[in-house]
Amino acid sequence: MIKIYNTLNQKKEDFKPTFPDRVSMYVCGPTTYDYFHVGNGRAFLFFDVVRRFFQYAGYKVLYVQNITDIDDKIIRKANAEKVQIAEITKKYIKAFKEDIKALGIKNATYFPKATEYVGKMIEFIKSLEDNGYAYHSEGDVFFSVEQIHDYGTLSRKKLDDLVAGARVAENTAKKAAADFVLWKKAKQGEPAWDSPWGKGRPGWHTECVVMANYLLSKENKKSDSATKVFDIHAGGVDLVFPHHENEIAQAKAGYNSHLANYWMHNGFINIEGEKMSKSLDNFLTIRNILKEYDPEAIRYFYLSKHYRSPIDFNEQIIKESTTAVNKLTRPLKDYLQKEKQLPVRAKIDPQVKKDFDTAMKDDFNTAKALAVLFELAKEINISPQPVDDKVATLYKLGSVLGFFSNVDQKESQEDNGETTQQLINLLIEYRNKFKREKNYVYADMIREDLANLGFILKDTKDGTVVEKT
RNA sequence: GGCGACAUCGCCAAGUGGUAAGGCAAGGGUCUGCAAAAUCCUCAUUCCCCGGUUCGAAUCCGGGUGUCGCCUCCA
Repeated sequence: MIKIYNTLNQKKEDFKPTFPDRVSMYVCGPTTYDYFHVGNGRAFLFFDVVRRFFQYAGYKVLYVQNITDIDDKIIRKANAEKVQIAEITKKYIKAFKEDIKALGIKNATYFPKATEYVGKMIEFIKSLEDNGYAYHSEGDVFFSVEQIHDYGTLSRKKLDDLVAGARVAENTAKKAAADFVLWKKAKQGEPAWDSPWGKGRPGWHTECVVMANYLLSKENKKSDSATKVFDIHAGGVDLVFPHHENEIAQAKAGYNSHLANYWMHNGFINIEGEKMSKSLDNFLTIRNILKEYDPEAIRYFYLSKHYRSPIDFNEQIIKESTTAVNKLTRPLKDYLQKEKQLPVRAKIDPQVKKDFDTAMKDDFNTAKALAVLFELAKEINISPQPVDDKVATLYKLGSVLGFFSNVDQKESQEDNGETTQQLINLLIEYRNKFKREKNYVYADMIREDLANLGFILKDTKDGTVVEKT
């Protein structure tokens, strides 16, 4: 039984999907006004690992990740650059997809864009208004939080405290401080859609509710089943309040559903001990980090700590992660070097699988799961042979965590091309001849020149091997 | 002010009642012409402090100290 920490009840619960063989997940995606940063990356990557684990555990997974392509920040950026917002969003949606791919994150089943659902959002907001959950004021439409008697369950907030502690600037159009905007009146020069309340655009909290509901009913038709809730709704902790709280309020009002049965939230990432923020100018984008570090090192960094804990990102830790992940990959590369292909038909070691599964089933304890893999790697190193089963197990379980995407049959030597490989072998032969003659000047010259071309020669007990950088 | 989280080796980090996983770094070997890489071995009688419960506590309870997050757009 998989256990998941559910923010809704603040405890670990047994995971029971609505349908026995399927899991539906909705993960909050990017607002496309910039390259996404390490913090976003953690959420995107971690929940992808959750999805992979479900698939490995035998579930069919519906994975939805929204793309917010209309929003204040996007408008601001478009104005600053004097371009259409579509130009901004198009650019960063493309970048988003490139970057998740580079990180080894699989595509979602659906990537709904907010702008494609404005009509449905208007219908939804209208229905909220008709049923007394929302009110219209000077072109804006607000959700009346008081109408939801248990508002604040997710974030453990009491309405009274919210109002009392409100640091928000007084908005005179609102009836109550905690009310939130469903529809924003358009200002001069802003992109706008026609609506019953005049020109404007939807508020941020509405898109997920409407898109989740629509895509779920679409899936229901496909599979001839019916449910109003996703199994899992996920995102960063900062989304708990107000974003997810407000989504739940709307879903309760509009669909009589709490949107998802399990709410999962990942912890924050700090940079060198400080919160990432524009003012500190310490926003690190994944795109920039990838210029310098291996994507699997970043993956290791994310997965080396439990997802709900905060992590500190710094140069030292990412370098250590590079070494660590290399240690995990080494046995596979060595095996490939000798056998040319991974033992795909070998058996999975049942005890190791059990340990790995136990760790992952306990609220996705990836740090512990990694420890299981390290121990396995050591066993492979110590074992005189044969190690086929252990190598196959390492590969299989590591892949569940998203590792080893570059380690497969194609990665072995012949990938260089037959002729290239023959030429390199020839040079190795010459170098060995020079070595035997103790002509180290020439021997080292060959090694250095090949290294400059990206082929690292390593003298091992079994002879000289080549590795591409 | 309200709500919440966390404190385990030099660093990162598992462990929620049964006697301290794992990674990095470090030290010592192996291999090598030298490198590089790799690999093996060693590395916390102790878990922020003080009390308590218990046969038994890093784990539970009370108090203290410290760090951090949310309450505002934010993964």
